[in-house]
Amino acid sequence: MAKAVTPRTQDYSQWYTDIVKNAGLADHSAVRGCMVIKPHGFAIWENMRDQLDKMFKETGHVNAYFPLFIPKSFLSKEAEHVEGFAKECAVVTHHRLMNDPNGGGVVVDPSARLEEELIVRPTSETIIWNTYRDWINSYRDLPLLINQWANVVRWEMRTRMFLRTAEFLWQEGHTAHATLEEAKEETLRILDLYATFAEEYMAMPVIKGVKTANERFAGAVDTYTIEALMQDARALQAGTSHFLGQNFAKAFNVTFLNENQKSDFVWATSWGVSTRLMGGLIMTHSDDDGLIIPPKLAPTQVSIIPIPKPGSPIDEAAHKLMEELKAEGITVAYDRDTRKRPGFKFAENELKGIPVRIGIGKRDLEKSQIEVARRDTKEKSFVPIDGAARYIKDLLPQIQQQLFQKAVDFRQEHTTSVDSLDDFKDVVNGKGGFIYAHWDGTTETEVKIKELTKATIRCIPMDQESEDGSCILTGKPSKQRVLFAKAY
RNA sequence: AGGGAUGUAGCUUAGUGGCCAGAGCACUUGGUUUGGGACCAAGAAGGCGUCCGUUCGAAUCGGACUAUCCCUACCA
Repeated sequence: MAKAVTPRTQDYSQWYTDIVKNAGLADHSAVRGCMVIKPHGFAIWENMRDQLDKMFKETGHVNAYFPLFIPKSFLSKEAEHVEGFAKECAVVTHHRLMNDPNGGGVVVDPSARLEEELIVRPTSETIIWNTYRDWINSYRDLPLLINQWANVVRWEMRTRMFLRTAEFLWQEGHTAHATLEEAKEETLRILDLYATFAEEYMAMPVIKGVKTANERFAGAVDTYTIEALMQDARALQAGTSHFLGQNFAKAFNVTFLNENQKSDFVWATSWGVSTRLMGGLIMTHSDDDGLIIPPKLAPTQVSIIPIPKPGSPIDEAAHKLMEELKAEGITVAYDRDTRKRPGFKFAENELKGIPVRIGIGKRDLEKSQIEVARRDTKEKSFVPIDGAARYIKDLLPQIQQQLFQKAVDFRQEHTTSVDSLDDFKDVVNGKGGFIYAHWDGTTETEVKIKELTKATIRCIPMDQESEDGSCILTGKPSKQRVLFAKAY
C-alpha cells in the first residue's frame, strides 16, 4: 500500500492515473478500453447515483429499464443519430459458440448467425422511442418522464479511466411531451438539476450553456451542457440535456391525440450524466497526496484512528464518539487494525480521500481531547472530546463549502476575456482555462479556430450578458461572447 | 483510425544473444515495535504481453497481433 502519487505539475495524466489506482477507485480490465470499478470507487458512484435518483424522483421522474440490444434497423431510423454513432458501435452477429472442429477452444457457430444484427446500445433513444409508440396514444399519456440507470458501449479509440471508457455507467432520461414549450422546460429543468448536483454535491462549479450546431448531440435540435474546469485548466463536459424536438417521434411515428382531437407528433428530451462525473470529481479536488472527496459524497466521512493502537480506554472513547457521530447522521469508521501503524493509516486515509480523520491517543484522553485533521487543507486541531461530534457536524459542511470555493477561485483565475486571435492563442498556449471571446456564429469559423488553436467552443453560456463585438477570427459582428477551452 | 513510445512477480523496475532472470515495495511466517507510510530474520511468487520466425542458443534480433501512455481524431 505504500505508494506515491506522481506530482500534478510533473505529469498531470500520470497523476490522474495514480490517484485512480492508489485510491482504489478503478483499474484497467482485461478488455480493451474497459475498466473495473473497485469498491471504493463504486461506493462514491453509488452516492452520486442515489442523490441524482432522488432529485429525478422529486421532479416527477420514474425509473424503468430497456434492453441492452438494439436491432440494427432501429438505429438507422433517425438519419443524424445513426451517423453520429455508427462509427463506435459494438455489433452482435451470432448467438452461439461451438467446439472448434480443428481442435483447441471454441469458435463462433456459423449456423447461429442472427438474421438481424444487434447493436449494443451506445444510447437508448431508438429502442425507447420504438417502445413509446405503443405507450403513447393520448395527451392524457403525457408527459412521460422516464429515466434509466444503465451501461452503454461506445467503441472509442482512445480511452481513459472514467473520462472515456468503452463501456460506461450512466443514467439516461427520455421524456415525451405534448408541446414544444413543455419539452424545452424539461430540458432546462434537468440542466439546472445537473448544475445543482455538480455544485452542491460534487463541489464542482459548472457553466451552463447551449452547444453550437457543430457540437450538438446526433439527432437533437438543441444540446445544453454543463462545463467544468479541471486543475490542468482543461474543460470537461460534465453532463448534457437535449431538446430533441419531434425528430425521434417522427422517426418512430409516435403520435398522440391532443385535446382538440387532432393528431400530432410528441415532443422529446433526453439527458444524461455518466461515470465521467467521477473523473470530474477526481480532477477538480485531488492533490499530490491522493483523492479528496467532498463530504456529501464520501462513503466514509470520518475515520477514527487509535494511536498508537486500539485497546481500552481508547476503544471506549472511540465507540462513544462513533455513536455520537452516527446520531448526527455522519458515516464513520474506526480502524482497529493492529497490523498497520498510525502513520500508515494516515497516508492511506489521505490517498482514499476521507474528508476528516480523528486521532485518539492516550495523551489525548488525558486531556479529554481528540485530534481532528482535515483532508482538504491538512490542518490539524485538538478538540475537546465532549461536543466533538457537534464540531465535526459543523466542520463537514465547511469543508464542502471550501472545496467548492477553492474550485470557483481556480476557475476565476483561469478565465480570461480576449478580443483578438493573438491574445486568444497566447492564453490557450499559456495558462489555458476558459476563454470568453466573440465568434461570428458560423461552423466554419469554429472549425478554423479549433484547427489553429485546438480550443473548442464549449458552449454559448446562458448566464451571459449580450455585448456587441467582433469575431476574433473574421471580424464579423457578434452579439455575445462564447466560452472556449481545450477540452477532454 | 494515423503518428510516436512502452509492455519483465500484485506494483516499481535491473538485465541489448550464452551458467537454472536479479532487486525494492507489497505478500507469508516468527520476533521486536507502534503520536506521520517501522525493523530484523526466514520464506513464497515471475520465465520476461501473445503468436510466428532467425539462431547451436532469444527477455534481448525480425515480423504480426494485442494492451497501455502521449500527440491528432471522436465523444458522456
